[in-house]
Amino acid sequence: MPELPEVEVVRRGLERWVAHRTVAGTEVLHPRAVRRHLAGPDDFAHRLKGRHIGTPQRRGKYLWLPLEETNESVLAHLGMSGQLLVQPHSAPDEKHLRIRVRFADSLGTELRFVDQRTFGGLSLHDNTPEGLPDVISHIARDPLDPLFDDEAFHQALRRKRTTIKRALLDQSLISGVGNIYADEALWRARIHYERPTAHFTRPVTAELLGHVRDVMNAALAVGGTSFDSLYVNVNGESGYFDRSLDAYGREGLPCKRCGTPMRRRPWMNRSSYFCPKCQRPPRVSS
DNA sequence: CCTAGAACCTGCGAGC
DNA sequence: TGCTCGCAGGTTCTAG
Repeated sequence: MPELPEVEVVRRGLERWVAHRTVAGTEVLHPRAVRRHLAGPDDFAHRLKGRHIGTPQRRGKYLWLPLEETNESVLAHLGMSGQLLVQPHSAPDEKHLRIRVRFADSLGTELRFVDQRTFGGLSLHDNTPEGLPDVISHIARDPLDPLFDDEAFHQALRRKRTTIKRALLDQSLISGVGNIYADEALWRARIHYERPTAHFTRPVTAELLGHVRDVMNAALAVGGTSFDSLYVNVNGESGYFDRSLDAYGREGLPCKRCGTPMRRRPWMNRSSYFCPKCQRPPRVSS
């Protein structure tokens, strides 16, 4: 499932293979893949034609392709199963191919958006003065952004009446963290996922942020995570960071620190993995 | 305003 | 063999 490191790998692939090319034509094969483009599939395709792609950008799990002629960008979100593939024209269509973008050059490749579960999609938006697509102005900077404000994040935690994993997944507080890296960072920090944030101290917040950054950088270093072959990078190569996971998916397996069997708990229509010894639950449980 | 939880989707694997 | 059901989960919307 693409979180920040996987999306960054895709962004780098797009920078290598798609930037500075000119759109010849766009084919929308499933309207849901452009549902965020309110004017519809035909408008999306029409407005992309003839446009020049700039340098791909990313914030959290969102990435976008600035268009060089105007102050607009093609926004992309991979959802849970989305892939952006650069394929030869001759490659057979993927089963879940949703959008195809052809270019006005002789490189012989095209950009494809493939998405089984259709939670992701592409859309075209005006940019804010900061160069951000306007519809994601509510998304916070991510922890690998040099301008991420650690102190502001800490104060937000203190202000909220919520629990730490909810806060880590709140993209308006900190972006790019998903279920997998949240569990990994909390395990490294020895913090239970239901611990209230209101009484976090600066050192605790700082240590947790350090672990979030460490686990993301480690994933980036090996090109992202892949669990079920749904996620592949822009050239279709799977990552392999999953072999390094310490918490996620390890129910019943010994904690890599203390040997206690790891547990899985249903949480928010998904799962939380944790070590019951290293990550003690808060006294007052919701 | 704030927080909790459901809905959106499809494929896969377990269990009957 | 073939069916049902739980599970995967990022984001947005709604309910309280």
